[in-house]
Amino acid sequence: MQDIADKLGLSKGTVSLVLSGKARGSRVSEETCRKVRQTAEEMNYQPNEIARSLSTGKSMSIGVIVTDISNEFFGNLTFHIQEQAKKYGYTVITTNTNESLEEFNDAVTNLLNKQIDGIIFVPVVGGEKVAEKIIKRHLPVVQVDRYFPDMKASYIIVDNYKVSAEITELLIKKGNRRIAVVCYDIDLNALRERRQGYIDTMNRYGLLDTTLIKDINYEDQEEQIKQAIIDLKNNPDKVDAIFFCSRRVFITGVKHMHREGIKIPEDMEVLCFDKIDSFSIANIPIHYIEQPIGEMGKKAVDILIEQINGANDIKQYVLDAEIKHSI
Amino acid sequence: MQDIADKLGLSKGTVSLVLSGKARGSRVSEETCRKVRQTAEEMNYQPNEIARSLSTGKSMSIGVIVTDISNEFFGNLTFHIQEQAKKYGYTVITTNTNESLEEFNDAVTNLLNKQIDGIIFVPVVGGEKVAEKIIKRHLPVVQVDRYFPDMKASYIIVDNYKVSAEITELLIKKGNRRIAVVCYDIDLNALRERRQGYIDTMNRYGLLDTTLIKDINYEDQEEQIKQAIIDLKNNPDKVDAIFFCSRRVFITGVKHMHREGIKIPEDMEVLCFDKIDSFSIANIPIHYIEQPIGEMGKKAVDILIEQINGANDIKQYVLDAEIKHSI
DNA sequence: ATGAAAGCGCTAACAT
DNA sequence: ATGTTAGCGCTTTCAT
Repeated sequence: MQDIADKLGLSKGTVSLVLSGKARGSRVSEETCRKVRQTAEEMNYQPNEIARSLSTGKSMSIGVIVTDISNEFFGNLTFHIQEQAKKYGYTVITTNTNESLEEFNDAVTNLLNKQIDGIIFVPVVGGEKVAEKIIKRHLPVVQVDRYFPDMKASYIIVDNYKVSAEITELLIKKGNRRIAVVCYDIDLNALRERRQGYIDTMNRYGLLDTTLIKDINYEDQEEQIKQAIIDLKNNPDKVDAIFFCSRRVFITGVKHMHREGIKIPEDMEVLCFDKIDSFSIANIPIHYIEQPIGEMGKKAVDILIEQINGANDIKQYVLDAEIKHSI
Repeated sequence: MQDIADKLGLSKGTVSLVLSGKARGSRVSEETCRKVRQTAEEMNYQPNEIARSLSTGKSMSIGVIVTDISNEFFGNLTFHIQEQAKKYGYTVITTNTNESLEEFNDAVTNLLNKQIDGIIFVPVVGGEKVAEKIIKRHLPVVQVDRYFPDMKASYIIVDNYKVSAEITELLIKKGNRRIAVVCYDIDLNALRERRQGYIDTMNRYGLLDTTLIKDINYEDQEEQIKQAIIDLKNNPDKVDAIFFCSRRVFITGVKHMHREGIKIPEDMEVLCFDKIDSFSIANIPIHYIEQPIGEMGKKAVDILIEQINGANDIKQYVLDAEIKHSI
C-alpha cells in the first residue's frame, strides 16, 4: 500500500480510502481513484486482511461448531451455512465437538481468540457454562438444531415434538396399532421431544405399551439396536411398525431387521427421523421426516449477520419439518 | 496485556514473553512468571490472535477447499483434516467450490488475503492458473483426491486405475463376463482412470464391448443413468454386472435397477466406487471400493505442516484403496 | 532479569 | 481532495 502511494506521490491514507471502497462521493477525485486502482492492479496488490481486522476490529469470519461434519445432517447444514455466509462476504471456520464438552470448550476459546465476529453452534450436553462465555463477550451467537433452554440467545430449531406426533398419528390412521420407537437415551431436548411426541400420541389413542419403547445407549448402540430389533420381533403381540429417532439408528436398525428376516413393509413398516439421500438403494417404502436443513442454515446466518450489524433482539425460530414417503 | 503489566509494575514485553511461553530457561524469573500467569488468570486475559498474527506473520490457520462438504466423501475428508489440524493447533477455514472454477478462484483469493499458512485443496477442472497463484506466493499447498499433472506441488491421491482394474478382474474371476460401467464423462483424472482401469482389464480378458460403457453427463445425470440402466437391461447379450464409478451414480443407478425390476445379485451384480455408510439398508450384496479417507486427510495435513515448518520437498503419495463386500 | 521501542499493514480521525 | 498521525494488540530486538 505504501508502495502504491510512493509510486503515485500520494499518501497511504488516500490509497487505503480508494482500495477499501470508501472513496464514495466527493472524498477522492475520480482521477486519483483510477490511478490508484490501476497501479494496485499492476503491482498485484493483495490486501492483508489480518492487518485490516486488527485495525477495524472485525475479522469478517464467523465460527461454526457442529457435532461432526462427516455426518450427513451436519455436513448439509454446514454447507448451507457456508454458502449463505459467502453471500455476505464472510468466511467460515468450522470445528467438530464430537459431542464432547471439552472439545466444545476448546472450540469456543479458539474462536473467541481468533476475534471471530459471531458463532453458530450446535449445543453439547452440559455446555451452558461454555456458551455463557460467548454471551458475556457480547458476541453475536445463534444456536442450531438444539438449544439451551435457560440461555437468552437466538436459536433456530425444528419442532421435533410436533412432527413426531404427526408421523405417529399418520401411521395409526393407516391402521397400525403396535408402533415401536427406537431412540437414543441422550439428554438432548431434540431427542427427548421426538420420543415424547410419539409417546403422547400413542397414549392419546390408548395404544401405549412400554415394551414398545427402546432406549439406546449411544456408546453401545450397535449391540443394543440389534437386541431391540430381536426383542420387537419376538414381542408376543406382533409389532406393526418401528419409528427410528435418527438417521444412524435407522440404518443400523434396518440392517438388523434384514438380518432377522423381517419383511418391510409386510411384517413391519419403518419410519425414519431424517432424510437419507440413499434411501432409494433400499427397495422398501420408508416414511421419513425431512428437516428444512437449507432454511435452518440460511436463516442462522441471516440472524447472525443481523446481530453483527447491530440488532439486539434475540430471535427464536421453530420450523416445521415435513413428513414424506420414499418409493 | 498492558493492564497486566501495569498492575504488576512490569513491561508489556515481559508479560508477552511469559504468556506466549517464551520465558524458557533463564529469561524471566520464576517469581515473575508465576505472578503474570496468576494475574492473567484473574483478569481473565484472552490473547488476541489477530494481533499476534499480524506481528508474527503466521495466522495458525489453514484453508481447505473441497467440492462440496455436504457430500459424504468430502465431508469425511474434511472431518479428518480438521481433526488432524486440531492436533497441530491449527484452525481450518473451509470453502466449497461446487466444482466451479470461479468459486475456486474466489476461495483461493480470500484465503490468501486472510494470510492463511497453507492450503489443502481438491482441484477443479481448469483451475491450474488459479493454483499457480498459491505456488507463486510460496505458500505451502497440498492437493487431495485429484491433482494437476503439470503442477509442481504435493498431492495425495488414491490409485484409481489400479483398484478399478482389480475389482473388474475380481468380478471376472468370479465368473462374470458381461460387466458394464457407468461413469461421469467429466474430465478429471480420477474419473478417467477408474474408467480406464475397467476398460484395460476387460480388454485383457477379451471381454470389452463398447455397448457396456455408459458415459453420463453430470448435469443430466438422473435421466441419463435411468436410460443407461434400461439400455443395459435390454442389451441383447445379458449383462452380468454393473460398475458404478462413484457414489451418486451408484445410488441413482441402483434405484433405477429396482424400478426396472432387475434383481440384485441374481440378475446382475453391482459394484460401487466408494463406501456408503448406509449400504446396509439395501438388503443386497455389494462389491465396493473403500478409499483410505482418514489416511488421506491426516497425511495431507502432515505434509502441509511439514512444509509450513520449512520443508521444501514436494511429496506425492498414491495410496491403495481396498476392495470390500457388504453383507 | 526486565524495560523500551519499533513495527506488522491497515484504518480513521483530524488537519490542511 | 489529500496528507498526517495515532493507534489496533502483540512480538521481538536491543538496551540496561
